[in-house]
Amino acid sequence: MKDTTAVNQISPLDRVPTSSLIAQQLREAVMSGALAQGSQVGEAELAGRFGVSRGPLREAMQRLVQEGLLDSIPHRGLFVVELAADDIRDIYAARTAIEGAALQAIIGRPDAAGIARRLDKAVAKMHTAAARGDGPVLARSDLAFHEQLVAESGSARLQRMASTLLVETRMCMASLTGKYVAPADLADEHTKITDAIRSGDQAAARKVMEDHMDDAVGRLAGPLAADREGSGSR
Amino acid sequence: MKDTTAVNQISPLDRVPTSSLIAQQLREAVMSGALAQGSQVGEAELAGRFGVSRGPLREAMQRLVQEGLLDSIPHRGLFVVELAADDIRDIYAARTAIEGAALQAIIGRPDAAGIARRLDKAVAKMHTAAARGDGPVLARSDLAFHEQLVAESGSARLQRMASTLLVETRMCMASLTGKYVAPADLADEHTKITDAIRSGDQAAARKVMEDHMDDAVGRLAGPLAADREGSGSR
DNA sequence: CCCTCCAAGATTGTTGACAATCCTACATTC
DNA sequence: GAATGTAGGATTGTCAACAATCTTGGAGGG
Repeated sequence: MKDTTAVNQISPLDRVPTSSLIAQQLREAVMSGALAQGSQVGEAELAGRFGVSRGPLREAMQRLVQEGLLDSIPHRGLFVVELAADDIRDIYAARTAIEGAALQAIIGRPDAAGIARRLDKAVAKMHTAAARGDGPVLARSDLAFHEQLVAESGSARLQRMASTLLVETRMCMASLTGKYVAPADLADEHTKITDAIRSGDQAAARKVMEDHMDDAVGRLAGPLAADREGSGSR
Repeated sequence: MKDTTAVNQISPLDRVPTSSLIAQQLREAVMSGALAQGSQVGEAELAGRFGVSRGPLREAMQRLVQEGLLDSIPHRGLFVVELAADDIRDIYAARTAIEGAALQAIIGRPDAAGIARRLDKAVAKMHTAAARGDGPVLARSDLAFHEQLVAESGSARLQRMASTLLVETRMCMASLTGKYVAPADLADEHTKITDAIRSGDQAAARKVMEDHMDDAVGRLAGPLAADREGSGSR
């Protein structure tokens, strides 16, 4: 039950620094494809759009560089990373490691059943989106599920790492708009994961996660390779 | 065989931006304990020591914030993170995920035997350090082994994540100088890992890694909890 | 004695200007 | 005509000054 008395709702108010706000917006721009892969991210223009000077903007960009979302070439500028087929495989290898570990941690918890139930709600959202034939929302709910999965593990570090990997995942999807469509049974695939939590079988759960990721790689790597081949990336 | 003719050694020269250089030095300062956990990292003073203005320094610091090595409190400053016993467990849970995945990737390689041999060399360095009773070098070789292990996996993303986790690992050890001593059989423990690569047994390898990490947590978490209790941080 | 208020000093946040580097396009030379 | 050299414009890298915020110390009042 929540405490609703005003005085006890006081929490260490988190004023977010400007550079964090900018970094978050940049992250979303990269994620959605608003900033195309391989394109240069001009400082002056972006600073103007955000209504700040180049200082805070550069600080924000350095954070994305550290995440591996931007590439820095000295005295030339920052560029959105280009994700090739090898990167897709790498991203999913890393995701398998992170999310597999999160899954195992959850299974080890006494309240694993409750976590599975909360994750089921996320799956339900995927179902409704799939029923409406709403591709974008389906893709977003997909990532939301995985984000919540890692969050439920309670590991701040796994969460931070997963966050970046999910941005890259969405980047790939965005770059394949039109070519990539989420499969109809995507939601059911996720039920296998929540079922694995309920089963409590660590080895089986790991296998489920590996298969889930392998499927996704298969869906993405093929179209991406074909896409990159057709048009030089600029 | 390498090509040693001068003209063919030409490679896209990588001039490193100032902020990267500063970030690397800061990382080492945090890692070695030169910047104590919980201590504030003053901009003006550091900028003076580096001989640069606050601009590039702030950019470098933002990168460490993104890595989770520094904590940002708006309008107050940046502080070196404080690692509690829970963090140790989290760090090693994440390391188990990352390095376990790297281990599995290596086992899947056709040249796994060659990789095992290269890693044996790293273990040999640990042996000589242990024989000399050189604790600091032994600890550094330990981390070098794990860094190389992940590097051999060939995954840029696992490597990036492991890099940060290893810095945090060394931070813990540095904060326990005097209380923490590397055990005599530490080198042999690592031979188990290279043996696991040669065995080719994925499940067994994972188990070896999990045990290895569990041991390390046991060695660190206890002393750290006792240490933090004795003297209030900061 | 304790609490509140206020001012001084110090630190962080932001900005605009200056210096260095790079790319493009045109002129020059062989 | 191809290669080399050279301004011009644009972009990034760096800096020092200004504004905003926080902390610290002491004065004043209850």
